[in-house]
Amino acid sequence: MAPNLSVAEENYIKSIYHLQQSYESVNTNALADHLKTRPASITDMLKKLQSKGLVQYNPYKGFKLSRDGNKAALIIIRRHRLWEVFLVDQLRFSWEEVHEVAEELEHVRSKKLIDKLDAFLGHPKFDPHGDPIPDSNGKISVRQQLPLSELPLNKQAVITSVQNQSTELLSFLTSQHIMIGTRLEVKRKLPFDNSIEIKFKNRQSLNISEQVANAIQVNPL
Amino acid sequence: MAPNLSVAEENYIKSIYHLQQSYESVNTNALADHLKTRPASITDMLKKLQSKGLVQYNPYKGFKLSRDGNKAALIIIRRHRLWEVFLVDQLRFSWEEVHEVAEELEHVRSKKLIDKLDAFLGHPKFDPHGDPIPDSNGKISVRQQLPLSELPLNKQAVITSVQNQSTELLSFLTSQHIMIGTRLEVKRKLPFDNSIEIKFKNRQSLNISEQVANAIQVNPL
DNA sequence: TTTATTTTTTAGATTTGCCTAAAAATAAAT
DNA sequence: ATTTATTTTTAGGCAAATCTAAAAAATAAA
Repeated sequence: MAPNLSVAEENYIKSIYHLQQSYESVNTNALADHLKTRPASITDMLKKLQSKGLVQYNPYKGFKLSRDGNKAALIIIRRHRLWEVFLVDQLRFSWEEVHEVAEELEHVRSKKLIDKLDAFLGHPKFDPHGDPIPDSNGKISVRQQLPLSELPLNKQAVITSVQNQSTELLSFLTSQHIMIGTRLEVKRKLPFDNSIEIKFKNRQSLNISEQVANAIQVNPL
Repeated sequence: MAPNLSVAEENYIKSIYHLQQSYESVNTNALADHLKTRPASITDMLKKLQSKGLVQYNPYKGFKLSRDGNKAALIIIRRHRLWEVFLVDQLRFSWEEVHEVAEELEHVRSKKLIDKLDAFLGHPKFDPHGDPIPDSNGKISVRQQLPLSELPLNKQAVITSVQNQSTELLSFLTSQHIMIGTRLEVKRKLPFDNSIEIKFKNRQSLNISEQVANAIQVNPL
């Protein structure tokens, strides 16, 4: 029943899943962009995924994951995020280094391995970037969170995740001692560039661009 | 300088390495057999490995790993055996289950990952089957060992490794409480089938076939 | 509502790794 | 030393996943 997917197929499924978080239905160019490949390749692969029942594909219209496709995506994401926890918590990688290694580890297909890893790590609910880890049934804990850019002034909050996975952003944040669990509040919003001024306990305040404020997700206290 | 090898190339290199342990120079059919593929495929791939400078290949004569090929093989074997230690010591896999999972994990290419894993595991020198783990420079500890079939009568010895990787053999041994570190001596050799009778401390003795006795390596005390 | 632009798909090639069947080289047997 | 058998290589093809260039469809603009 669980079809054995190639690495390429897994990557397509995973990308479609991620794009669906923001767009509901995904189009060819966006996926080509995300996978750093060409639109023609997308069309080819989508026909295959369609025939395997993993996506609903309307030529020229767009596509979304089927129920099975969604299930498959959650398995891959579970693997990825559990490996990230392992790399950071056990092997002492820093959080900005783990993504590309986890990209490879996520394709090792052994349910037993992942379930044992999960137990070994103490069934973590969130990965080092604060993203939720699907359990072995594909259930994901949701957590009330909003982008830092939308946090009301002077409201205490905790950073719960960072959306953008680029090494540049993550090491900038690390250099500023900004990480998952950091407490902060917004002191000012500057309308001309939408940048914001944030303040940590016992630390001087810091100005952050709109883009960065959008990538940081917080949980108001 | 360190060429990026495909999974297929890595598997060829690794198989040639293993076959070279017993035969010095390897021939096409033996490798085809070992890799469960066809001789024609071997010829194809060997031309490629030759052109990458990883093997010395004499058409119709046989082939062996070059210095670079040997280096590459040791890296792959290091990965494989470290993952086996992780699976058994940390994730509590039994030693007969780990081989096929490690076959996949060994192809994750990140030097940093492996060196950190090595440190995390406490720089183990041997894997759960007793095989030596190359260090990050490719050095392997050697250990005086001989097949159980060649151990003299009534000489105490410790099991140091088990050569045959088949699940059947490994679970048979496990069921008889025979594992790395087990002490034993040979009580009788039966000439008509070359089976041997072995004796453990405080346990009744056991008869073992020639094939099994060949797969078990021991270190005489 | 035509025309222009953008998006998507088709057509045809390429690379990697494998295959079968046939030919060539080597080794073994008479 | 021939013939026979075995081993290895070549020749030609196939499937997966990619690509470029061109055609077709959908969308936006004039």
